[in-house]
Amino acid sequence: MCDEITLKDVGEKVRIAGFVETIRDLGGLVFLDIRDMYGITQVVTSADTEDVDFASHIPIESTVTVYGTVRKRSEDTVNPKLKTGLVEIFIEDIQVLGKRTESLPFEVNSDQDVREDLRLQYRFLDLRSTKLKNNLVLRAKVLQYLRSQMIEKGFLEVQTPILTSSSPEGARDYLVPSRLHVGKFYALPQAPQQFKQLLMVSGIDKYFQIAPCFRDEDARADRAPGEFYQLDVEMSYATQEDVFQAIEPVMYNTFKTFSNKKIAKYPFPRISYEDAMLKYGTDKPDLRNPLEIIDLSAFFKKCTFKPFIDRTVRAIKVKGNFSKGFHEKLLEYAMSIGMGGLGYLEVQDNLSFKGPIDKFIPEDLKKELIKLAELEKDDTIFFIADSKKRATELAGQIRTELGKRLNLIDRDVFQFCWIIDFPMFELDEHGKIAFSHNPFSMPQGGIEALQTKDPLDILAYQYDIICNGIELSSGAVRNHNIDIMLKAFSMAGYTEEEVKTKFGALFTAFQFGAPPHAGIAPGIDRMLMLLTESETIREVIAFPLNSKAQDLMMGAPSNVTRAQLRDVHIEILK
RNA sequence: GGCCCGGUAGUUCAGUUGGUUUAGAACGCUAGCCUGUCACGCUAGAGGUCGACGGUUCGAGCCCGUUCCGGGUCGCCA
Repeated sequence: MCDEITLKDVGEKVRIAGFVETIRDLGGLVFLDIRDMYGITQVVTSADTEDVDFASHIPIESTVTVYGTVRKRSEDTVNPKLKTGLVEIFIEDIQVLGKRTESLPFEVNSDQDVREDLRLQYRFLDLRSTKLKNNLVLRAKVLQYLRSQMIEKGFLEVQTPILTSSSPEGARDYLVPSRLHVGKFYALPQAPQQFKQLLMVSGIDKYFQIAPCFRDEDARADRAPGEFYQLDVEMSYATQEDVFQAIEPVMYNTFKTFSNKKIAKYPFPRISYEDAMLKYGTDKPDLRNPLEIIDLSAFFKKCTFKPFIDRTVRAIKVKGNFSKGFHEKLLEYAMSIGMGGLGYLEVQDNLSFKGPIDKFIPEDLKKELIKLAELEKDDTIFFIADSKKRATELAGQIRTELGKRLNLIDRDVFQFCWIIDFPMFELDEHGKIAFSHNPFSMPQGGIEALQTKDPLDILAYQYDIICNGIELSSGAVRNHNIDIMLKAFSMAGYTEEEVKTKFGALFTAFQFGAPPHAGIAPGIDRMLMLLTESETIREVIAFPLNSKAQDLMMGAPSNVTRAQLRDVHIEILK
């Protein structure tokens, strides 16, 4: 193998095989770098004209095998960048095993950025690069490590079906037509959610699976289209705290083992959904960004600035004053996300203000503002005013943008946190009560809460784990009690009949003595994305679909024959 | 589906308020020279429907319209 040859092999006859990475033809002799899975070894021809001519005309990226003698390099020719840089192989025989006959669509293993769709079309070439190959190696190691940790903790790996039934909640399903049953369809699982809950009813107690999940939704930089993998976990008789105790060390150990970055806080801080929305304007905050949002709605009720009165006003305090250009750029960004403007104040020497909305704040209230926002000399404070929902979200975006522009993000750290106490219900676009997340979560306070509280005030035992602003997982204590389930569903407008038909298996199973249970399902691709500092999730997947859910290399999705369609009773219209 | 950015050589990009017969650079490719390179070097060469269609103009890579394709983002999505 190309990384194994060392000084101890000097004088030995060896045979290696690999890809030709580069050829350096010096006229009288030729150097070739041979690359395989494990490393690079330099081989060198004799001065024989025939050898030189043959070697210098091998198309790079062809596969070759080389037989020859290992030689020690002289002092002045060692290459400290190569693991095998102290030696080289003197070629006695070189054969081309697989000649490259097509021209390369891009340079393999080069630092140059290449259009991603081209790279995906020739993924087999792209995977030859050190970076992607290392990502695959790391992925294999992480998978093995996760598995061994779960087994050590007493979890049992169970494989659940890929061909299953369509589930009406959540994402769009990938459907598979049935041949034996006319007009019926299987669906690929969006997650093994119902199966893992059924396993709890089966008494499996502690389940895990490196589970493939399929969703027919649009891609994002951190969201693989089509399919992705989760470390799917479920535990019987477990509380929210038990799940945290089980999973937190797994995440910590994995990130500790496979990265040199610091992990900011352990155990991971816990932030309620409400706090997160207020302080960070999102339920997946990047805590590497030190900025926090404060609410000044009450204060601005007392001021004369029309656009702020009777609105939700959020503010972000930043150290330092900034140039006009900076404010203009930031305003440009604010407009681009749909804001009408971006007010700010700069704190002056004598703790007076300078800035576009200074004149709207009565003198006698300025002291109060300074106290409220804990302002000091040279601070700048930005204001975001809108409806509560919009102000919250916009403030979150401004916070992120400020963090980016002011370079406040520490890149050498993983900042984990739990987001807890998600609301059980929210209002949908028609103003109706709807489940805000997973309908199978247990409401905090149980049936009593459902019966007595304002639905919008009811919290769920629903939690997310976030790292550097990326949602790694959500999970929940499940609702295993039929009465509570029916009540919750009825509040969201479902009849008992609908629950029975849509979630029949679970509904039935829960009538046979279900243990209380809870679980979580961290996304493995996202973990790897963080560990490898990849720009997109596609960098850590061997053969990812592109953002339109196509495989340009294999040509998927593709047409199928009429006969195949007839088998599954499908006719393509139009 | 909405919004933003982009499409010029095999690849990555530059291209001035619209103006010089022949649209440039780097890397890659081809040929030649070179015995210690490792981002080898040097010389020469090939390589372009400037995404497509239409318009404005004496003149369009550049301006306008339409459309196709790609990326990001919101919608959507644990």
